[in-house]
Parts: sequence; structure tokens; C-alpha cells
Amino acid sequence: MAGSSERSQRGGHTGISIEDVAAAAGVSTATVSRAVRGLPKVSPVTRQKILEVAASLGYVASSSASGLATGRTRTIGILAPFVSRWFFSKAIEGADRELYARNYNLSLYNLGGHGGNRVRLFDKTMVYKQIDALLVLCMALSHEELEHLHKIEIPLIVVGGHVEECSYIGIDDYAAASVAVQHLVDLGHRDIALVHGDNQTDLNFDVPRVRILAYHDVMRKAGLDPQPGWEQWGDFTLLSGQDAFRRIWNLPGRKPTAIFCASDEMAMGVIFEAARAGVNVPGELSVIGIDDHDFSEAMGLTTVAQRPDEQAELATKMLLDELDGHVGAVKSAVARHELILRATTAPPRA
Amino acid sequence: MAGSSERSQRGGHTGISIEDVAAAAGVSTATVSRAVRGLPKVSPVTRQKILEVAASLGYVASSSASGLATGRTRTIGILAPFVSRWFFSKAIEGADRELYARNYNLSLYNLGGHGGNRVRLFDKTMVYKQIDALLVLCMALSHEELEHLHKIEIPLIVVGGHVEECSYIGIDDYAAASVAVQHLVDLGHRDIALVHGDNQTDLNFDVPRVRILAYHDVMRKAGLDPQPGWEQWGDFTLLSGQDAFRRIWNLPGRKPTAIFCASDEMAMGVIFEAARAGVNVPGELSVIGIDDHDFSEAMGLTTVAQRPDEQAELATKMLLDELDGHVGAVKSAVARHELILRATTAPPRA
DNA sequence: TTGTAAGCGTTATCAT
DNA sequence: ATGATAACGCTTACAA
Repeated sequence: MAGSSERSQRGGHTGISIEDVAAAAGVSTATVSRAVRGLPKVSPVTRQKILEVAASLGYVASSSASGLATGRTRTIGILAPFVSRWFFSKAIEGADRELYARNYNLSLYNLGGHGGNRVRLFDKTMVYKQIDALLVLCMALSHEELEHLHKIEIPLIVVGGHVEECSYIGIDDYAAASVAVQHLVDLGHRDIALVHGDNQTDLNFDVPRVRILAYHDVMRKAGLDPQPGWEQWGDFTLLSGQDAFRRIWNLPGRKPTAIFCASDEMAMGVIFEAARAGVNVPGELSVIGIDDHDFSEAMGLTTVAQRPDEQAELATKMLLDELDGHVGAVKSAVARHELILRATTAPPRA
Repeated sequence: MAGSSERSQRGGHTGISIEDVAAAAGVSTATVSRAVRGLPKVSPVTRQKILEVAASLGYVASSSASGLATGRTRTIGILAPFVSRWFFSKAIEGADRELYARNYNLSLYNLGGHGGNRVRLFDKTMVYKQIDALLVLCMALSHEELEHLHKIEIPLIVVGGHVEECSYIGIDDYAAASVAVQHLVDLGHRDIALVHGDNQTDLNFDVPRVRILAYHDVMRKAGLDPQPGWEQWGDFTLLSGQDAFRRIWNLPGRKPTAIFCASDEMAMGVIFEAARAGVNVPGELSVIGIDDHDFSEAMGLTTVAQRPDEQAELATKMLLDELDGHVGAVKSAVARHELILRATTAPPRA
């Protein structure tokens, strides 16, 4: 019974079904199912025949149907506060590489405009019964959210920073920031300003705090005592870097000879604004960032590099391994960072 | 009849089902289905009761099951050659706004690393029975692909340029490029170079060609005759802009006094490289791009602005309207562009 | 190796 | 307004 030709009432929307293939190949649907999924216990000749028929009919299994039958969607979700920013778009590409290689789909949940009511994501649209695992980018999750996720029992991992209560992958922010500040100290700078990430919002959660801490520690160890007002916040964007520079430069008194920025984008903002103010980089002002943004090399920006794509790729691999039954595959890991010397840092003017 | 507690053989992975809710509320599954979907013909009191029970149980409908029953996945696919480039990430954010507002999911198909074998996307992973509609970003589809898509009968639209045989949304590339070149001509430039997009690859398909054509037309009408070698190709990236500048500047003979770049990123590459070569912008060299990239304002880059997010948002709206039964909702449209004068263009030196 | 048939959780038709 | 119930297309014991 039932070829796609003689299909009933609701939607003819479904195309070629497994029954059509079975009928055309003269076998049962069970055998077709086994054959197309490459399962064993199908004779070579039968499989061959079925594959041919399936191909000629253009058969593709309905993901809804197999999802319903197996309880798996073969889709993993990526939760991101933004997509059009360097870290996030790179991470998405990295995750996608692994997903593509292992034949999974990628469902993107962007908090961008609608960050406020992320509640909804956890209730309706999202997560629940739509994805097999969740990759969270640079966000802290609330207690409730984590609990909710935990209850659903889907593998979960956070990329881009430390977050309590669950596995995470990211660079050692303390070490990375320390390296950056120490580089400035080593060059002989004593008046070092800081443009850090906002730690009011949950974006990047711990990350800003840790980087600030590292700055303070390195400064203290070097016997340096930054001016109040030389610590400005930003939100990791170019624009906020520009603003921060202006606030620092408009301060009365002497100027810093170097600025450490918690992201390359902010560093670029500082550099553009410095240029506008006629401040020579690195002659009068050294600038260092963190990230190694796509534009950093072209701008000659000295930075501490990280690779969000690799981080997300690894995280995705762990998620998929866990789904493949490798219990314990998902675990925290520290990603590498590396100081890259370029043209925006130099010893302070004598 | 089954509560999630007494569930059989395969996976207990499924959580609370509609039956659980029905049982707890003392109604049939049919009524629960109507109630939770906000359908009419449910008495207020019944609905209220059901909603309460559903909420307390944390019930969420299985997308696989409803997908199977309705033939709709409530997911639209976005096909992009890259995600970590300005146009694409912005477009994704724009599409997401509309999708989120209308409670659809977003499935991302990135051709990034694996662009070569995009075949697979159309066969296996993708499209077929996984998504209700497809948004294509800046790519030409082959005849077979289009036919395939057409056969599946899912709404389809292309954003970011003209493509034959299907609806598309994008700026008028000819007009936009003309405005840019004309701006240089109006400033008095006669020696105008071009850094255009690659038209070998299918990325942006028609777009590069049309922009080149506009350049030629405007030049000819102005009675200008560009040097051979002043036309360099790029691939829309910063790096390729740098390379192009070097190739142009290394040419023997006189230098152009202005360069029109087919994208802001390439324009930035030209500017960075010009700075490195000690060429003053706009003193010795005017530079104009197309896009109005996030960084363009900070860099003072004169450009012809476009808004990929708005384009994708509109395209998505059309797709969803079509799915809502508004036949003919999907149709081609021209998006706006606007010349933005900033600091990288000026009259040529006397 | 292959077939039979019972689910999987919804939705939608048809009664009531 | 509500309830039975038959699909939806696939997977997977279990039987053959």
C-alpha cells in the first residue's frame, strides 16, 4: 500500500518515501532502511540494487520521521550572543567544519537583537527535542538555564571562556592577558592603560574580570601603579575602543605610553582614534590587543592570538563523540594562545 | 496509553509527551494539541487548565513528531559560501531577526571549507525534507541545483545579487558602482584604477561583472581611458586588496590618483598597504569602496553603503509569507544603496 | 539475510 | 467544544 502517488488527505508535500523505494526494489522497507544507512546484514547485491533505485528515485529519508523513530535529530545547536563579530563567526565556521564532516546539521540560535528574552529560547523554539547537543559561545548561563539543560540531558559545552558548572573550552585568559601586559612592561613602559571588556553584561562572563585581574597583578609585580581613569571599559567592539581612547586622552595630566586592550577590535578603535588625534603609534603610544583578528596582521597590530575556530571545532568534536557513546568525551580544555609581535608596540620614547 | 514513565524499548530520551499532558489534564491529546497551539474551538477554561498542566510538566512538542505530521519543519535554511565575512554574517543576523520574530528555526549551511563538494548538500544533509524554505546568500546555483530545488518545491530566494531563474534581492550593482566611480570623476580624477571582485568563482556571480561594466561605462563616458594593469582582481577580502595595491603600485609609469574597490574590505587593504608604502590617502590617492563595513566609519572610508541585514530580513519575510500561503510573496526586489562621503576621497593633487 | 509489525509523538479528519 | 483514530515515514525488535 501507499506509493507517493496514492497518498492520502494531508499534504502531498512529502515526496519519495521509503515505501516507494521498497516497492520499486521489491524488498521491504526494513531492508531499504538498513541498506541506505550502510548497516550490515544486507547482501551486497540487494544493497546495490536498493542504492540504485533510491538514487534514481531521488530518495532522501525524512529527518522528521527518522528523528521521531530514533529520538535523534542529528542537529546540534549553537547559541551565540552575536554572529557578526569576529570571535563568533569564526567559532561557527570551526564548529561547522566538524559538523559537516560528521554529517550533522547546524541550528543557529542568535541572541543578537532579542538577547533580552532569551527565556523563550529555552522554552519554546529551542533546545528541547530539536537538537542533540548544544554549543554555547561566550556566554554565562543562569542557574535555571543550566538546570533546564541538564534535565533535558543533552551534552553541553561552552566555548570562549570559563563558566562554572559545565565543561568549557577557551584560552587561559589570565595567562594571555599577563603575557600582553608583561610585553609592554618588558619594553620599558610604566604608564600602561587598560581597555577591558564590559563585565556588566553576561557576554564573555568571566573573561573580562580575569583579564583585568591579570593586568593588575602584572602591574603590581612590576611595581607600577596605574592612574585612576586609565582603566576604561569597552564591549569588545571597535567603536567602544574609540570611545575609550578618547576618554583616556581627554584626562588631564600625563598620558599613558601604552594601552592594553582586551580585544583586537578595541585596539583597532584605539589606533584609529589615536591617528585622528595625531598620536603616533607606536612612537608615542604602544597598543596591544588579544585575538589576532583577521585585520590585525594588515594593521600590524601586536596581539595575543587565539583561534576560536579551533576551539569550537574541538568542542564540537567532543559533543559528537559523546553522542556517539563515548561517555566523558565532553570535558574542559585550555586552548592555546600566542604573543605575536608586530608594529604597534615599541619602547617608550626616551 | 503511555506515560513517559512506562515507556518501551527504545530510548526514554523523549521526555514529556502530549499524552502525559492529556492524562494529567483529563482531556484527549487532540484537545491538548489544539490548546497549546492556540487554535480556536477550545473552551477558555479547558485551555487554561491545559496550559497550566503543560507548563508545570515542562511540556514542549516534539518537532520531529509535528514535522512528520504536518510536513513542515518550521526551519528555514541559509546557504552561505562563508559566515565570517561581513556581508554574510550581517545577512544571517538580519534573517534571524525575522525568523525569531515568527518563531522559525535557522539551519545554517556553510560552504566555507567544503565548498568544492557542495553536491552533497543537495543530496544528503540538506534541503530535502529538512527545511521549509531556502535563503541563498550571494551565490549562483547551477542549473541542476535550481532544478533540484524547484522539484522539491520549496520557496527559494537569493540575497546579495542578481541570479537568473529565481527571485533575488540586492542592490543595483551597476548603479552603485557607477555612483562610486562618478564620485571620483567628479572630484577631478582622471587616472582611476579598479580593484574588482573575482568573477572566476561563483561567489557573487554576476556582481563582479556588473561592477566592472559600470566602471568601464563611467570611464568611457567621462572620456577616460584607464591604463592596462590598473584593473586588478581581488576576492573581496582585505588581503586581496593589499595584493592588488601592490600590483598596481609596482607597475612602471605613472600612478593612478584614485582607486575604486568593489568592496570596503579590499579598499581597507589598499589603504593599509598605501600607508605602508608611504602613500598619503587621500592626498596622493583617493580610495572608495562599496558596502559600508563596520570598520569603514572608523577608518573614514568613503563608500557606497548597503545593508545586507535588511536585504536578508526582507527576503526572509517573503519566504515566510509564501509559506503562510501568500502565493507570490517571494519576488525580486532592489535594495537601496547610498554614497557616503568620508575622508578617503579628495580632489587629485594639482 | 530478509520481512513483519509495533512503535515514535504529533496532527487532522470525522464523529459526537 | 471534545474525543477517537488514522495517518505521517522511519527504525528496530523479533520472527522467519
